[in-house]
Amino acid sequence: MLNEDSISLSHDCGDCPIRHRAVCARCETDELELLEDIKYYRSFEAGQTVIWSGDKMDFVGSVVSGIATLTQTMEDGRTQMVGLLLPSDFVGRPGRDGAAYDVVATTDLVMCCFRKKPFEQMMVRTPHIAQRLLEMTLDELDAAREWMLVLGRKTAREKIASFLTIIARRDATLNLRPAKGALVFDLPLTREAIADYLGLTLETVSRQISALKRDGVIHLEGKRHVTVPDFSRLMEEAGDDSDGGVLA
Amino acid sequence: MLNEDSISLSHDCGDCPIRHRAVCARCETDELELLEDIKYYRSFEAGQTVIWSGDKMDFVGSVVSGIATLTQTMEDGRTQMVGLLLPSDFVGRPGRDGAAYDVVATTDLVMCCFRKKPFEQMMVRTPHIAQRLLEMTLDELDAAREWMLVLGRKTAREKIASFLTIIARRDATLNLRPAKGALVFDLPLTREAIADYLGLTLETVSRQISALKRDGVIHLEGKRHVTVPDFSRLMEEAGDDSDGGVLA
DNA sequence: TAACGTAATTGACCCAGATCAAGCGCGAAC
DNA sequence: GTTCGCGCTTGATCTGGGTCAATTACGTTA
Repeated sequence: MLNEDSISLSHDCGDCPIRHRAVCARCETDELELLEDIKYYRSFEAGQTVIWSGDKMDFVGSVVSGIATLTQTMEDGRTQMVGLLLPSDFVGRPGRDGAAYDVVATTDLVMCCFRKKPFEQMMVRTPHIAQRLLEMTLDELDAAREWMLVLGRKTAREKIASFLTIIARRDATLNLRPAKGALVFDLPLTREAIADYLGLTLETVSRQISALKRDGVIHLEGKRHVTVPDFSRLMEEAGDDSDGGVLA
Repeated sequence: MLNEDSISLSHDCGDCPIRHRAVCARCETDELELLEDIKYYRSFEAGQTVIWSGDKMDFVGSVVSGIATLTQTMEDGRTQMVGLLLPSDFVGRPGRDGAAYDVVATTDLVMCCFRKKPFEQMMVRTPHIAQRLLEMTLDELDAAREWMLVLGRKTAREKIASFLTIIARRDATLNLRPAKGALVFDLPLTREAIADYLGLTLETVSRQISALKRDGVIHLEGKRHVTVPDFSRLMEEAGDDSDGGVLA
């Protein structure tokens, strides 16, 4: 995901650790200035809600640092996480007025935002941005549908393994680590949040993580720090097509 | 969904029962002619596969009549339906080469297709098409995430009720039926396909449908023909926010 | 250093939904 | 008509994961 021209929608800016190539690579100087003009940063503390489902959402943006989640909730409190936002991920629905899900910061969070109206105006003037957004949205759709398979058909153990695979991949690409040798990363979520992601209870999450540890699929240091000695083994546990242990 | 300018991407054409307004409303005559030029129809028989996941997909298009499903399959045969294509629904991934899922016709099916290359070229020249596609894709993403809640957190009975509300809604909008009084429609899928949609077994689907019938939430005539005497009751069973029994 | 609070683990038990298995209904082919 | 076959229903039993509850591990504050 973190490659030459796929990251986000503003240009490359000094104070922002994310390189925004999609626009930068092709657009005119005045567009850059417009972007600069409508851009601003927002910080959130861990646990803070960025926006509630249904609220008016007058910005789009991307995560600079920290982690946020997209969740849906039923009246009786059952919740399902429908997305996980890591640094470089885009949030927002150009052409839509309201937020469709609760967005919550699970760690301290910094976002790079653009006011929606001018952003949309710029979209009209700069067609390749709409195309870039379309591609990003198609990717999200693929990810969501991939997750439907996880939620609908996988066992608890497979769900946990699938989750770990995804986090490992994201971590590797995000930190530009070589995709070989043992993978090491930190779990970005509590057991409860993982449960909400996977449609499980936190007890089951805990038990299955313990089981994977017992069976040598992963090592744990503390509660969060994970080592995966053999990634293809983990993919096997996840029930994924084992065509390649390739991290990409 | 079936409203003034949301259906598909060609213009309104006499031989095609679907009205394609998105382009029609705004674009130039020669665009219409180009569309006419690259447009063609494909027919499939019930059970036929339109395209396999991973295959090269050199067209985009929309369903004219019949029903198709998008499914994902694991090596051991477990399958999860990730989308249901009814008349007027769009299929295709502009800017993507391969199909991401198996697309299967579950009834006799007619699709109105456009060759992908020229379609993409037209997208570049006609920016509002990319924006229209972006909006459609955002809708699909919303639907997929809504479905994640169903798959991850709802009980079997709630899943069946959720499925019925979706079909009822689609049927009502598609056939422009007034959204009041008793709703009547046909189930477009076998019990097994419903099970694949809901992440259940066909036996559980059958049992829960029987239970809803027994409890007077629905009436059944034969295996497929459903009557819903009280739609808000059904929505309640689905665990949906009951803000409005409004069909829209 | 103790005392507290939050996250995580682990155990015992239970139940919703899966699995296995036996019919049933009904249209199509002969 | 009879037979076949497929889609569906219903029953009996099993089990993965939920529920309830007790305990542990670790920061954090005092």
